[in-house]
Amino acid sequence: MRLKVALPVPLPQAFDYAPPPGTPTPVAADVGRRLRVPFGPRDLVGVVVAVADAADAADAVDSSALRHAHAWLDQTPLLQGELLASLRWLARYTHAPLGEVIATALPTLLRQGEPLPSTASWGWRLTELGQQQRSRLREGSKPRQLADALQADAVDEELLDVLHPGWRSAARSLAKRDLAERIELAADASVPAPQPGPALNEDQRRAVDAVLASDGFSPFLLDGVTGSGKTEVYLQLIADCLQRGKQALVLVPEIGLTPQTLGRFSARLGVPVHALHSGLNDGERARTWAACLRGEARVVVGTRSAIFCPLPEPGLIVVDEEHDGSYKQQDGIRYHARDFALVRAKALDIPVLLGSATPSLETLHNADSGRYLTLRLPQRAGNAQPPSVRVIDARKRLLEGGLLPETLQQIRRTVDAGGQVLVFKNRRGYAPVLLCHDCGWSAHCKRCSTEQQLTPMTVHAGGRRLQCHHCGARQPTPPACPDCGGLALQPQGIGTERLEEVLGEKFSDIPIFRIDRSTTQRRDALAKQLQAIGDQPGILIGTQILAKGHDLPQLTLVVVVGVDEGLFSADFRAGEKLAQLLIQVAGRAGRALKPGQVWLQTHHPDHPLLTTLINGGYHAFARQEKQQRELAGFPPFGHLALMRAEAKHIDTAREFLQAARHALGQSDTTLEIQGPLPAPMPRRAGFHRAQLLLSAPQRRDLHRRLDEALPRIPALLEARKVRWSLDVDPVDLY
DNA sequence: AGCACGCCGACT
DNA sequence: GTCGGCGTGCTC
Repeated sequence: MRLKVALPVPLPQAFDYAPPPGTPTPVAADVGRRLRVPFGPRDLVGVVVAVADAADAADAVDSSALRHAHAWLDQTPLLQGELLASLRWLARYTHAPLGEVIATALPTLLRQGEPLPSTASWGWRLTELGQQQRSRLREGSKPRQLADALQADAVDEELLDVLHPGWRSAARSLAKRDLAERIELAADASVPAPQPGPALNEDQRRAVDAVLASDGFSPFLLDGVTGSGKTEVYLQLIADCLQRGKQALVLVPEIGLTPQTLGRFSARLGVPVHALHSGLNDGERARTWAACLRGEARVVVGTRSAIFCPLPEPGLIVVDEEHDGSYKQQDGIRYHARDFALVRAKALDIPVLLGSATPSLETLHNADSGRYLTLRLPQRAGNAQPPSVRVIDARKRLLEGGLLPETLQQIRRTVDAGGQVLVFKNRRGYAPVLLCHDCGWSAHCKRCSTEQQLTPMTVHAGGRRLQCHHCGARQPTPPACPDCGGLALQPQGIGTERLEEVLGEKFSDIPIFRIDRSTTQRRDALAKQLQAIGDQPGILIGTQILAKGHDLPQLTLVVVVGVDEGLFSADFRAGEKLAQLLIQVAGRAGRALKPGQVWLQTHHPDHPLLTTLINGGYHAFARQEKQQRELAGFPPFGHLALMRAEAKHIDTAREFLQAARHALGQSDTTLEIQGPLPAPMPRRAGFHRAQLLLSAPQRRDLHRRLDEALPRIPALLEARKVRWSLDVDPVDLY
């Protein structure tokens, strides 16, 4: 018997090994265990995906070429049952090697061969000596405070972090005198009793009951307007899961996972809530993954990659804000966590709940066709009213910092009445363009521009620096125009930084907070900023990052400026994304008792997207958009795959794609092949880019043709000179 | 991918 | 004479 091992290399096949010397003959129960194996001149960590007889496989290498694995890394399988089966599905669907899919699914430390970490937590307790001498420590000192906290019982380190910030030096001082010691605590420490939640309204009750009544795999769309209390529905269902002894997994968008959210979940459910997000270090991630595998983590709340955690006692998967773009991974294995959640829920035979106020057209299509059951929350929770929306025509009007006089007046009225204002502008930086008024030159990124298409650099730092938002390049603003030597360089347009400057002058008596990627890079920075704002009157200036999640009860006015660029994008999904963004931003206004207003300032007040959205709401827009997609054969009615190629020279990329196109065969009614086309960003970070767009009315035709052609592509002479990738169901066609 | 091998140019 | 450039081929 030999081991079939998936390795983290871009090769489609599993590799055969003899078991490590001195270990027993492989058996089926070894599937899912990790091994360290020799691979050419190096050593790799792989996962056993099958155990086979040499005679089983025709393509197997003969026994003389078989090498021995070095060593087993696990006593029991790390990947087994449903998770391994679902990862196999994902490998087939993304047309990626199973070994690379597994490497993406495992936390870094486990991928590198570290042992599955202990999930016991560490705590501190007083020694006997410490109990005796506690009262002799100086009253009020840090060591005394810590000793007092430990008097009754050992306390978890994570809890100490929360209750006694800076406790570690006190602990060290106590430990040196043998007054306290560090001990391992049982994984399941005591937890506070669950808090009852607010009473559900009728719609929420109906939604909860529908999911509770479901049996086995049942997909639901929870279609609830912003502020309708979707989270309460999740919490009730998770509480039910816990009662039945099952695990619940909740996926949230990248910026939706705040300490407040976790605290609220934890307090309400009465169990520790395990978080999985980009702010964790490798050790924390591996620990949480291990806690899932051992069934100790009962509730897991995480971003995209949390969909890979093992669920030995599965009860429910929730995907909150299912339309959010951050669920799609944009490099490496390009998976969609929401779609994979459906696959896992089906394999696990459990309900899956997709929640959104602005469902993606894909999800609406599945709901309309009866594949998902729709649960509606049409009312805001409590007595909150939907915000009123006003469109302000900015054509031929004089703007101050991009704002109309009446908009400025309305901001003034709102803060004078004690309210908060959100000014939403989807442009970071000071100004989007730097223009020479003498000759027309504009600053552009050298590594992202071609002769045909210049990519402008954004003005930052109050005008002192230029930055490329595509490749990250930075440089100081030139003192004079590089083309004509003129001194008339002027920032054009408005970004959040400049808005902050302008509003700061107009409202010098009011606190102003700018919230975008540049001000929230550090962990918890967003939460801290929101805390600093509190309930005082003030102005928030922000980008997308403010569009979702956070409850700001005092926010009564949302001003939206500069959506006009988004109205005319070439991307077929641009309209959907803009509509979702506008609804989500508008939903920030008036979430508590005070009624909210949305002022939408635009140069295109008659644009059909805006009029439909304002008169009919998101669903009217979605109905129209769906009809257009159907006519064009775009998703969710057609199925796309995008083959991208980049190279130092554009001809290299095009020649490769031409060869790939040839390998894919003729374009016909079952599969249309377009390209090689220039990518919407034809050059990025010094590489020229082109792409091949495949579209098929039937998903199976798309996959069949890819299955036939892809094995031949690495062998193409042209493939060696390019970096290429395949994206099934691309979200962005960039 | 990542590593070794191999064949040509510019150095002490 | 040798160091090192990256094209080519292979990995159970």
